Amino acid sequence: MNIYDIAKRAGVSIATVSRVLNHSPNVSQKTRERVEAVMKESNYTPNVFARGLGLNSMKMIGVLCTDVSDIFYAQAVSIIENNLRREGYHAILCCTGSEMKSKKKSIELLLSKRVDAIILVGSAFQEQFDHSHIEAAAKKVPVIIINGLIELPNTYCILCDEYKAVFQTVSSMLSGGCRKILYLYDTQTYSGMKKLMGYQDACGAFGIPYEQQIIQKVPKNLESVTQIVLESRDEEGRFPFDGVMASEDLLAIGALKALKGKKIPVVGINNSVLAECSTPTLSSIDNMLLSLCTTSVQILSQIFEDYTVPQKISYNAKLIERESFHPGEVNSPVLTPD
Amino acid sequence: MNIYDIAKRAGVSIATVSRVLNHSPNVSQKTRERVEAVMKESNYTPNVFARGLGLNSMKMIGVLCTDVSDIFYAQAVSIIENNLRREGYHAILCCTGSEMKSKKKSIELLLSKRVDAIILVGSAFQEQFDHSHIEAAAKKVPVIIINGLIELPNTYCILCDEYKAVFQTVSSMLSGGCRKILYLYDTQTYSGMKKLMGYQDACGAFGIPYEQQIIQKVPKNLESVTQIVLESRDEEGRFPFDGVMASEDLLAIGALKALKGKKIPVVGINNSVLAECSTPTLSSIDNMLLSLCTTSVQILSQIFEDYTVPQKISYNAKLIERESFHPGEVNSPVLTPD
DNA sequence: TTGAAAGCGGTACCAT
DNA sequence: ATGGTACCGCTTTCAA
Repeated sequence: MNIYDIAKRAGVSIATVSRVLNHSPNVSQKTRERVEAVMKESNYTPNVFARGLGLNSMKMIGVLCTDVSDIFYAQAVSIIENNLRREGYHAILCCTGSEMKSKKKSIELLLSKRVDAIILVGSAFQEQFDHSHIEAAAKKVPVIIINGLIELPNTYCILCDEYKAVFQTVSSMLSGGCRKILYLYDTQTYSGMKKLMGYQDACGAFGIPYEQQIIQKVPKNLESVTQIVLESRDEEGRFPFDGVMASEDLLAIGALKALKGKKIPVVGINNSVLAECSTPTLSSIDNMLLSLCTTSVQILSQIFEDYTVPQKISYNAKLIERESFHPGEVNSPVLTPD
Repeated sequence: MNIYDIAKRAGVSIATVSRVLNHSPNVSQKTRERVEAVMKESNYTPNVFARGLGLNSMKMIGVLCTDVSDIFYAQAVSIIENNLRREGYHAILCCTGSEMKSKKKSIELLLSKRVDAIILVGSAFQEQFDHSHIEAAAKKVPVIIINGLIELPNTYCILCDEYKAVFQTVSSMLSGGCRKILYLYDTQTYSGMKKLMGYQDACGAFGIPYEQQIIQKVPKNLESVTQIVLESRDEEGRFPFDGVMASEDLLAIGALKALKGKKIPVVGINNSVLAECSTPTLSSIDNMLLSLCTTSVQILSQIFEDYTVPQKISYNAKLIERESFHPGEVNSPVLTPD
């Protein structure tokens, strides 16, 4: 069943059918109704491939993330997909993993599928040196980067100022009496480095010498984190820190588990469900994923409509207070053994 | 840059270029190399729309779930996407929400995009009565249903026997001494009903009368669950149950929070990260998502290769023991006030 | 308002 | 092994 069949049955030309299909105003009411009736009774669906061939678009957007099973990315993808569909686009999802080769290949495959744009979710797509693949992609379609900063033509970055958020949070921990704050992180992405800098600069601002900045890289795995934190205790079972800032909720919860209810402030980042699930509940920095993702899609539609859009948009994060840390509360500077 | 340009530059016909593109053996080594060289230097990418038009396929699979921000579905989608891509397919993701209308529309849209197959993730796609949309879809492309059972031609169901798992788990709670087990659930999907039946039948098998089966529907929201469970206490602060089975980890954690360390066995379902994050850690029924999803994609490729495949495949679930419940341990039949 | 016809860029069958 | 050519089904321009 194609446009020719419909034309024949309705007694018009294919051009007219096409006009009806595309809601062209240049069709008489009568003709339109007749054609539409035929289409309905024939159960006709236009062939998107043929249409795509003519228009060079199938209204599909490539959405990449390293791993949707990560609840943070899942949340992002969810929001993006919903917004895209509202705008009449479909999302092709690609979970690339963190290997450069795989990321490159996914982008190439997506481009070969002639997607209308590419959205990169997460700063994991910000490589240390080589952005040639992104540059190449941006030559063909607009590239949106969520939480990464790559300044290239036809590339648009939507970010959250996590540096500032961490800086402020660590600062308020320090002004609450903390002196040795453990910083836990897992990956060295762009976003990861920004957060770490926030921690370091806050420590610096409060005159905490570098030797007292306890920076610990850990695997993204609850038990490992707990283990590592437990092992950091001295012979008398004392933890060498009096506060914990973690680059992501899971790590913070690992620390909470090691602390077993001990009153040491702990803060995570992402404000995920995990934060609510832990006991005590975890205070966490909300990095405004909803805003970031919603904006991304907005920017995209504006690009498609040929508006001029900013190449970089930044949001502020905000701390969501839960049981594990209340800014303003003064913490005991004295550590008790376990 | 199209196949004609390449043909011209390489001094061959488009037929030959097409053959090179499709790795046809009927091309001389020399010609092949020449054409490939031209393609490379021209930076040529075949147009998938044209190809799709001819082959009526763009190697894309529609993957539907009600909500990827749900970590369970996110996990599923992640596994499916990875396996699909390995097979040379791309996944178009559609988060439909739970409204029938939206589900139907999503399926229609996907079909209009001429996907090669549809994968429905989760029994939320199993409606009470009307499966006409799925039937219609199955007339065009194979439909795979994960964790739902809809017996229709060209429809393939991959499920996990959650009934049995719940039956066994509740049974072992009962034989451990529990007498009044609270059952928490949120949605009445197919899978949801199966789980509930597992609970009821186990109670029945142990001679627990219906009046002592405490079945509570709750919103899928941590605080609400905790609140509701807390409110179930009598004037003396005693909980009216001595065990908790929940249809999903989040609900179980809500209960754990209400119990505040009280020694009452609690079990969830899904075996998600949440189960590890809670304190105490949550024993949970693993519903073999990895197997289900991997199998789905396998089945799909077999269908594409014209193999005969089973229409229904069922896996056993298994209980993952953590702190909140150890089968075999005898629980105190005496309840203490809070 | 309508129709005819030329693309769009491939695939695949039939000759040679 | 290679070329010619008829599709695939739609959009769009040009004429009428």
